[in-house]
Amino acid sequence: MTTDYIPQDIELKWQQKWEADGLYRSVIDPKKPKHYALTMLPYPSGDLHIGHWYAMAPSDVRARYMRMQGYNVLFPIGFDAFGLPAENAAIQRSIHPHTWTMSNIEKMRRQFRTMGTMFDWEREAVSCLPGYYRWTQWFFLKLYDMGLAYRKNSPVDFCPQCNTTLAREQVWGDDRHCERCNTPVIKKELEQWFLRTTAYAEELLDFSQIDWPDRVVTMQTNWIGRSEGADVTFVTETEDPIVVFTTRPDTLWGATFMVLAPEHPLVEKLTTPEREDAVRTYQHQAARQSEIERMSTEKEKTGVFIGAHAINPVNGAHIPIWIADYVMMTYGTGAIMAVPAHDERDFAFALKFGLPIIPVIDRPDGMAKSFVLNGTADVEPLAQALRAASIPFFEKGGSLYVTLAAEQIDAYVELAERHVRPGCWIEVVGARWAFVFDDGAVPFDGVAADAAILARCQALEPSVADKRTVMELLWDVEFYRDVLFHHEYGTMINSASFTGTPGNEAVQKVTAWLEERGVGTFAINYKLRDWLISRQRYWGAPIPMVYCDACGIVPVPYKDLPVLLPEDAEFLPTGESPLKYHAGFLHTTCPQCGGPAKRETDTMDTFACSSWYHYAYLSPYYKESEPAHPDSLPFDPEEGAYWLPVDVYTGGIEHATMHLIYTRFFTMTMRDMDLVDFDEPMLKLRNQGIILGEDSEKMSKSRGNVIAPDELVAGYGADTVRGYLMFGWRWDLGGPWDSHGIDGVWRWLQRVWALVLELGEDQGAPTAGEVADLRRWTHKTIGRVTEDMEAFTFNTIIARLMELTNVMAKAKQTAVYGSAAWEEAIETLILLLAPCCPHIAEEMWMRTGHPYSVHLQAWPAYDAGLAADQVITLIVQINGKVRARIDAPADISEADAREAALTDENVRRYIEGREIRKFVYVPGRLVNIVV
RNA sequence: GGGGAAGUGUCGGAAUGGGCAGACGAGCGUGACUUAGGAUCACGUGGGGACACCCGUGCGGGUUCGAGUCCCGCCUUCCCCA
Repeated sequence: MTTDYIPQDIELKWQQKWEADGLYRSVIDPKKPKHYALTMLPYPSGDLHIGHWYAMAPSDVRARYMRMQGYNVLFPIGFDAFGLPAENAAIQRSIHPHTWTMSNIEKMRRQFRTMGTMFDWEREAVSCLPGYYRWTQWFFLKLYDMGLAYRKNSPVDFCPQCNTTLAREQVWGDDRHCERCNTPVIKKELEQWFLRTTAYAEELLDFSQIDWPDRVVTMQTNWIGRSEGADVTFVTETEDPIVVFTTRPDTLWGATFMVLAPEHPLVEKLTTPEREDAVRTYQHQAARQSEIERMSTEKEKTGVFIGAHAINPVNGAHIPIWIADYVMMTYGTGAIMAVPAHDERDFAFALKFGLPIIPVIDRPDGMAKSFVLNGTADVEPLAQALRAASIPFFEKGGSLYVTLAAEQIDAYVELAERHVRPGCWIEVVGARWAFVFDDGAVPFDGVAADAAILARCQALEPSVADKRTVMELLWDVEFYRDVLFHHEYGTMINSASFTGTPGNEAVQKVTAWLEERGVGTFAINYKLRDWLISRQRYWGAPIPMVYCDACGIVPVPYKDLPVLLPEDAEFLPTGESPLKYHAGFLHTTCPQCGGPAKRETDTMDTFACSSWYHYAYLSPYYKESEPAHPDSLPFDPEEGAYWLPVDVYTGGIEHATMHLIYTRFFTMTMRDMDLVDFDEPMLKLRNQGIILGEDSEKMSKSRGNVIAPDELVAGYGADTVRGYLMFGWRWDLGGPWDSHGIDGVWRWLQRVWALVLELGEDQGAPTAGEVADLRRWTHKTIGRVTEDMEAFTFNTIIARLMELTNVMAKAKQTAVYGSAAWEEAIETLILLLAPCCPHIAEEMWMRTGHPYSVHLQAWPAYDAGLAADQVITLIVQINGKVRARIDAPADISEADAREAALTDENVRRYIEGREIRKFVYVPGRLVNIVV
């Protein structure tokens, strides 16, 4: 008589035994190959949610699998324990962030243990403890010594009501108001600390050493945003140089104005007195917006002229300087040359503000258009001439709409000259820019022509009197709109001696010429910015810097680390950092001169802590009681030499850019500090998706669609929850929770339990065929599950095991039950199940008389010979449609297959009286007869 | 607007070095057992039908003996960036 499967009776028991036995302690063993499996460390919010399980349970399965494959596996866990929520709890509920965080961690440790993961808890690292963050500070000092940490002015979101800086998530709504008091947020310049990530931009673009998802590689590549071009120096009429970065130096002759970011430092100096009010107002308004809003192409363009002019270095043209919010101080140099004919945003801006738009790059498609307004030409004869010349056009309301291919343009201009009526004109636009008047064609080729043509048109036609530029006049003709602007590369036009330079050489030639003349240089620009790590908060690692009136900025000596967070901080309801008002913390002595000095009160971004946590796990709180020095090691070198780098890293795709760039940056700097001898922190990366609520919405307390793992574990046991999280979705995609779906896994484990442990009936000796069938299934399953483990396709692992269970349930009714093949199948099933559902596997392993522990066993060996089919179903297709299925030996020859197919009754019906044109034979699969 | 991913039964999803579409599970249906446990077991379950047949993997083309899978063009959804 067998007991029922009651997970509550076995799970805790085994968890305690495994822990007592130190089954998952990871100890260096030079005889075994190592495998460092890492899952992204959680933030200690205080409650383990199903997303943590979804991230960690399959990762644990994979780590356990690698262990059974003979690897010495390290699978550690810790907590990313600094951050804003703890500080908010302190303000709102008067709990110290440390107390709040540590009690959350304690609760989550208990929850984690119910998952049955193989975490090595002795390597746990908590980033908010001094033994941890002193090394975070140590890294900061090293980076400072290397010139990779520096201070500069940078804007922060600031609430004027609360008089405090705000984190990004504290700014709410489209109107960007303070989450606490609803006051509109403003930008404020503040001296802040940066890490020079851009110094590694080029190396960060190299992914050749790592196996990461294409998605992440693409996102990082776009994030870094490398572009080649030129830095070009414009000089103002007051002789101030303004450097602009452009990817299109070939369009320089079309630069008809210049735009500075509203916060550009030169704006104040250059603005003329009569423009000052307008500029101030505009700057204030721009400061209130987010960058995303500012860069939106949908948004109506805004900007103001500052009254000054710059000189275009290629043609000496004096061009007006504007400020506009679509130019960002943080991209390039904070100033652009505007080429409205070939940049979409510049085009919209110029059109709105009546600035000249001069085409300087030919259209690569050679297309031109001409609209002959009713009355401006002798329409009938012109139409006839066009037909004679095979020029396509259509007529509507007495007007002609002509579309020209490149080679037709010259002929058309001649026709237009001949047919234009006195006092009228006809335009040609696109691949040719010309106005055909009654006395001949005038090319539209520059700012002077723009003014001249416009004046002449206005003299002839009063209705265009309000137009400020030729392009504005042309924009009124809907028919023209698709040819007025383009941003392709093409032959240069209207560009003095460069006119005629082909598009594929233009950028390079112009850049060389600029360099020769000393007005520009080849330049590479990155969208990637240096990492702003200053946070005006308490609950983070203090930046170990001191400000001395005499010595300036002085780093805290290594031996004095850590700079401890004071425990008796006072948390103000304004959210202001308590460090700024903590006299004991703030006032110190200068490490250099011993005089009075002030400490830096900014703390570090938590991404700094999480950039090196996988090194901290090797030897948590390393040498905590010894003073540090510049040549210290932040982790045990013996552990590092054995375990590093991380072999498999798993976590959410949301960290594709920030965290995963920062941690690569850290490792590259650590290599340059001679701390490690490799370039990349994590060799293989795999991402899991997100589990949504049953309503297909993101889980949230306010929606009431949260699935609590604790309740599921209490009801079904951890093994069922783990199994369902593997089985329910493609791991990389995730999807909505299904409260019925989990029952399928639950029932399956019940069936497995009964299959393995309940006695069957002895049916005597099995036939060789029965034995071979069962062994084939056993080995097929080993092969497939192994492949799926390697590929991180956890859903099919469970599906394959269910399939084997179904086969075995039938086999149990036959004479194969009790045979050696049966015992092999049972043993294999338990072993394959062990990484997925560790508790039930251990219990069944024990009850079937095996020695403790199933988790110390080797992964079952796959025998391809046993897995191979002896008999196959040969598919017979006629003209690609399945017409028969014939049982045949797996190694059937083409001749035999042909014979078998052609003698099949159903096949004969189809080929009778028809000629066989082709016979396709795919060995072991199918034949296709073409008739 | 740019980049990426994905569109397969009622649902989650299988099957891509082209070769039996729908594995495995959920749900539903029928039956058995009889019991309260979220039962269990057996069988069925893409659509249509003149039941030895036809149609079916977002839509429209193409390549091929053969396309869910490859190519071209579109549509929709999601994610990231703007």
